[in-house]
Amino acid sequence: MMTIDKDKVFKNSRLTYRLETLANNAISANDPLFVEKLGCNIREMRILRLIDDHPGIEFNEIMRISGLDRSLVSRLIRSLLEKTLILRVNNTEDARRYGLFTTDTGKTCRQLGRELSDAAEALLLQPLEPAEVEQLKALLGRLLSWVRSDDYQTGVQAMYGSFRGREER
Amino acid sequence: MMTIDKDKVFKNSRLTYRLETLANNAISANDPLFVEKLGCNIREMRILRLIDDHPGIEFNEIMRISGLDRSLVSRLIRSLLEKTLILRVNNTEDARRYGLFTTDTGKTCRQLGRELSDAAEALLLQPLEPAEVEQLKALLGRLLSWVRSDDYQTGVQAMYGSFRGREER
DNA sequence: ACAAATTAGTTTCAATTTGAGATTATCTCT
DNA sequence: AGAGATAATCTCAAATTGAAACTAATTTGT
Repeated sequence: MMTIDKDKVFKNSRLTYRLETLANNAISANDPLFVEKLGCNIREMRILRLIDDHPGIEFNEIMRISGLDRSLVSRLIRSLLEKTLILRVNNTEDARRYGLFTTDTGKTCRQLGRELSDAAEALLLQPLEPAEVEQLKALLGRLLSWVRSDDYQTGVQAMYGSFRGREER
Repeated sequence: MMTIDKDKVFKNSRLTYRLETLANNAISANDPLFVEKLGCNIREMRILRLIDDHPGIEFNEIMRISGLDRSLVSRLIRSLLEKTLILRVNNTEDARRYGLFTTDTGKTCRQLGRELSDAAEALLLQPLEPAEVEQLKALLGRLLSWVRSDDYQTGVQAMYGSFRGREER
């Protein structure tokens, strides 16, 4: 019966794999905590935070910034409205639009969420030195803006072109 | 009409968020490429790689190392078998078990996958210096083994206990 | 002025993904 | 042989998804 060293396998792994695994682990540890303590999941909290930081923000801005799908954003907003964490104020100039604001309950929830996130992040980053945390954040930030850039997309397209499949289809 | 700077919002964001977004972006760029060029998705490729690196590996080991759910691993293996990328050899001592090996097609596929991954990773990491790439890999590696450790789980449990929710339920 | 086209946001629906638990098959122990 | 444990598969119901249809309001073109 062979026993393979998990860490060793991991050491040879791809960066995307590392990122994904780490993200999944961290999130699956935290999300239930948010749901239990605050009644909303991490994604709802992110939208709430966005609204709290940008009072009056509109649907399309939330969509643009969060990068989430239209239907999804719509559902998340509805959910937050149903929980009375946010408030909707129709735009007087264009009745299709509306601005969003956090209610008092929403502000409290957001504040609790912040404390929870702080605790969760502190725990996650416990093994790193402060300087290393900064390094990590900076590196991830650079990669993210690269990945979101047009040049990256062009690169991906070029890759598509340059590979020949296992067999012609 | 307000216009919010996406990058600025991102700079204030949580680490888990950065990780998740980056992972999602990188994966959604690469996965279709794998499917189109090799006929299997990234997760199937990971299992294939595991099998190719550890000929004769058994189901439960794949489950343990990949960290994936039982049903999911079962499905992935079936899928790889159907594509004749792997081969199943029943264990002579225990008929419930079996070992897995890559077929020639599987080896070719894995090799192509490797080239594809290399290209994809090179593109992803283009904005970083080699030394920075190493730093990033090391930092992620340390975090991952922390997140998978019992101590981390204990920490999460402690967090659960120490927070009071918005209201009693 | 008014029909056509566009835009904002919501809702529906069908396809996919998921994982818990039932199931099958085998093995071990007494 | 029977009871219970174990390995892997399969089933099914619930959740998630995003494309497309839809509603409502606005703008454009004639």
